[in-house]
Amino acid sequence: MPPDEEGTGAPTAPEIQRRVLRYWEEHGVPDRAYGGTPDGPVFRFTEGPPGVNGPPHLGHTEPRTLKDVQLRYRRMRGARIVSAMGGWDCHGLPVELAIERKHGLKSHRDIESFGVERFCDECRATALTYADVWREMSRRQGFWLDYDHPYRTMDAPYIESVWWALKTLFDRGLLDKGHYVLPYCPRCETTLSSHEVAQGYREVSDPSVTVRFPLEGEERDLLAWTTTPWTLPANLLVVAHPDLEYSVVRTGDGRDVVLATQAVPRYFSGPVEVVARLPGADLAGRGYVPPFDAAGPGDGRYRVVLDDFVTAHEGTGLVHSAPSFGPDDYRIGAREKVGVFDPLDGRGVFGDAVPLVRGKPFKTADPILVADLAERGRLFRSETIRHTYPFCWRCDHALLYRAIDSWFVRTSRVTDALVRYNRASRWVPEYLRDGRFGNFLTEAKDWALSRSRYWGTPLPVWVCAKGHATCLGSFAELAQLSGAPLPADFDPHRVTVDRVVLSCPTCGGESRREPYTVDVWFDSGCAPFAQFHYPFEPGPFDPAAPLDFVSEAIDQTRGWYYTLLVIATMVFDRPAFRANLTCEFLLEETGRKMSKSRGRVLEPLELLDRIGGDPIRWLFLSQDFTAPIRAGEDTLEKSGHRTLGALRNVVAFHLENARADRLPPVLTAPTASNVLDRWLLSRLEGLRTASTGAHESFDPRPAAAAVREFVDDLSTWYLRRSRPRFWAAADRPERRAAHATLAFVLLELSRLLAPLLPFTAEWVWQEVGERGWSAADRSVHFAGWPTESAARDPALEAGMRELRDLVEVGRELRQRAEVRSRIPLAELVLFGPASPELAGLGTEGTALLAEELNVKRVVRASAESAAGYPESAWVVREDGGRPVAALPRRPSPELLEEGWAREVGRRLQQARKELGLRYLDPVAVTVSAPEPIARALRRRSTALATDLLADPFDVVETPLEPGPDIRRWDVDGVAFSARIVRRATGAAPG
RNA sequence: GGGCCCGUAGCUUAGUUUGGCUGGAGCACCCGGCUGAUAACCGGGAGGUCGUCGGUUCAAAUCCGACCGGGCCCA
Repeated sequence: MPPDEEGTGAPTAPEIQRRVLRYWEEHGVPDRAYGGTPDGPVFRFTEGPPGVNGPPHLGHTEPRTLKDVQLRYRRMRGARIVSAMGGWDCHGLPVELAIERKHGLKSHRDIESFGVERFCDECRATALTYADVWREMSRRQGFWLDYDHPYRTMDAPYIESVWWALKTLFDRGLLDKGHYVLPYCPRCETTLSSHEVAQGYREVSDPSVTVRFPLEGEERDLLAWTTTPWTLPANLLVVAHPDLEYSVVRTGDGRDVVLATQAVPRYFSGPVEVVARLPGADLAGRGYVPPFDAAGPGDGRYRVVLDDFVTAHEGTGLVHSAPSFGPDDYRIGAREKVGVFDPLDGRGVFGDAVPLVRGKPFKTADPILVADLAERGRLFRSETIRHTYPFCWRCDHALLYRAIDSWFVRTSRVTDALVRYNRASRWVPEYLRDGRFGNFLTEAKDWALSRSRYWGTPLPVWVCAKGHATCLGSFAELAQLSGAPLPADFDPHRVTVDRVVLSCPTCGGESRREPYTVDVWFDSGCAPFAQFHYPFEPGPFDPAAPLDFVSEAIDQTRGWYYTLLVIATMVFDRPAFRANLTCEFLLEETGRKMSKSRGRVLEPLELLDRIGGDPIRWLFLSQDFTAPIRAGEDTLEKSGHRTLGALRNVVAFHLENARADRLPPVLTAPTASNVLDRWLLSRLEGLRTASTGAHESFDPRPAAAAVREFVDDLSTWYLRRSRPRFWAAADRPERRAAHATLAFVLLELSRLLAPLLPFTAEWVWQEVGERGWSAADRSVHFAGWPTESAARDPALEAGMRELRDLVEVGRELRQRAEVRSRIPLAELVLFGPASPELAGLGTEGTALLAEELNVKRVVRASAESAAGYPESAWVVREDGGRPVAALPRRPSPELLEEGWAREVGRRLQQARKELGLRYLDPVAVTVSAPEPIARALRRRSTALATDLLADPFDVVETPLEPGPDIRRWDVDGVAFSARIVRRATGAAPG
């Protein structure tokens, strides 16, 4: 620190950060760091690629902190990181939606008349809009990944690797086409995967209608309940449970109704006339008149069938079934061979089959259909209910479930392997593995992979008129089968690829591409190998090796973690990763999820600048990130005050101290003899062990906790008690020892901090080390992880703990005796023999205790009783009836006088500080005090004059002339005053 | 509707696996002390229906059940 900044204290976290960033960037430190040691042991990692057509929020810094901690640790252990590439997820609906909004496009037809090629071009141009903001956020939080060479899921080589994976699945019979009921967004005109659906459930009001289904040739109506009247035109069956009991209830209007006995109270209050009771099985096969004559006749339609999925917990215990619009309906329809009838077009609009609502979107048809039923006497009851219903997570349009063609990854065929390979992974926190994630695996449904969209990896499947499907696994195959070479700048997106017509390898006929793109989650699941263009180019990807480590937030249990595992299992037949570290979400102060759509957002760039990357990293590391963390401005600003602030001040103290006397850096462990030095070195070794263990087990929490305790001990005990040694002359051995210990410990500490707090650690390393800020390879991040810092001495640590407990006891006694600490007392009495650990601290330990408590000596007394220590003269601390320690109630006159001198001296020092005087500014002092104090001051005037740099130092008993340079004090009822005048500078100090 | 996690002082939380001393700490607050590194530190104080109810037990924050509330996941 330059001399003119002497005494200004420690720099703030943002100041340190700016200094460190400047050093890193001037010397190209991160560029050299990313990949780790080129010939070191391989540590496999892949960054889960974020979509960056929108800005990040502060929550995104949480898992990135966790990733960075582990990667920094591995680099310091000499690992080669495969790979440290940043990555961007480029495809998918979020990007498409931005373009649709920009041009007011509302449907597939709109996009196609706009031009698919132009549409994709705009998507490509938009996909990385916020990449620079994400990069800047990474820079400011000290998140080291190589963003100069990121992988991008829209690049041709990446897509070719994805094709290779799809082809591998296809060849193994794990990728094929099916017709199933899937969630479908009529606005986006595509199917969605179940995890996308899960993001969009909302509470809404819907019609709740109970409809009469007249039984053929009977004066009875079946009652069936639905919240989706728009599915009634597609009704083909009514389903009953074979074992439920049904009642025929007389209604008085001439037509009896049939419903589950359990459901009767829901529909009738008071006594009802039950005409008959029968099991559901008896209803099987009876024909009924459908509510609308839309589907037309067909074998087996409009009759009652049986299935176990029916319950009587809600509705009537009879279920109206439209096989095109529900998974169970579809299954039953297929079993009963009644076919599928879907009156809606791709946008969810009714066609000619239902004239009543022709041209109406499905939801708006509800009231029209219900009114018509009522008019025809088919409506038994009509109400409105609140329930949850799925909406499109991106465009907010109501979804529907419908039977539709789709390509599937047959994950359900490899459930056992998924479970087995998941069990081979370590999860932090552990319970996620077999809990949330494991449960999901055992129920794994086939993965609906295809999307009827435009901006994505095109499904590389071509089908000929005879239905022969050909899956391509490379661009070379495409060129070969199409009979034409590909252009040098071939871009494998829609239009380009759609234009290619192949000749079917089976029959030679014309083969056209299936007009789908692939779920973006398949793209990102391929990242571990597609980032290297595997298997088309040589690279470090090893098909047999799982990743060593991944880390993301909790939402990825159903997202990226899942697709990584599916692809690792199906393509490479191995686990996806060895270890996984998962954090919960960062919540707003109110406990709600961070979201741009709701009110005020904590803006990450601004916060990282104003508060600093390290304090924000510390917020995540010092709390339990496996639970949701709530953060507001306040929390953020306070984060790191305690530990980081204390540490910065210890370093500032050290620097001031070392530089004042030009003491050298200390690079190797000093041989310590002083008990405090030995203790601190032992604590340092404890910290090193704890940190190493934590990082090796992929959980940084214990490392952060150990750092907090260590810094606390360093600041509030080691430094506090070592201060007299630091103030000794520069050539004194005790000063040298204290300096050597603190210098070494800080340097070593900075290496242990480097993974957690990269900026602070760098600052400490550069400032305390030997050649500050000088070259790229001088960064703490290249300094390696310490192997052994010093010798561990558990007995010494235990003894010191005991001693510090005794300090607390002593303070309590002083408080009770009402004798302030500055006034020395004759002795501290400890009862009973010292424990071996405490005794092990020897006379140094006793001296520490005496100095800290300002007593002249520490003596031991028999543990039996405090009989010799009457209450009139002693305060005694007892524990469980046995005496522990005792202190005299009053000081002797001599001690009192000594205390007063110290009191006055301290006040004068305080005054110097308040007057803005520097350490070496000489002053002239006149003190006025009443007799006993004046005498005490005169006796010690030489020492006081030296301490205060005062010449002359006069003591008078007469009052001082009033004036602006007079200070007055009143301590315990005794008044004294002083005049302190700064002398002309240039005079020799001391 | 089902699953997972959670509920302890105004706030942040330890303790719950394996029941056992007076439920421990930090921030904030009040009183006092200490301080020429510190946004600190030290002593004392005040602040707790350990979400609610019931059960098991000599003994429950801890184990069991039900319920209430929050978050996430699934439907």
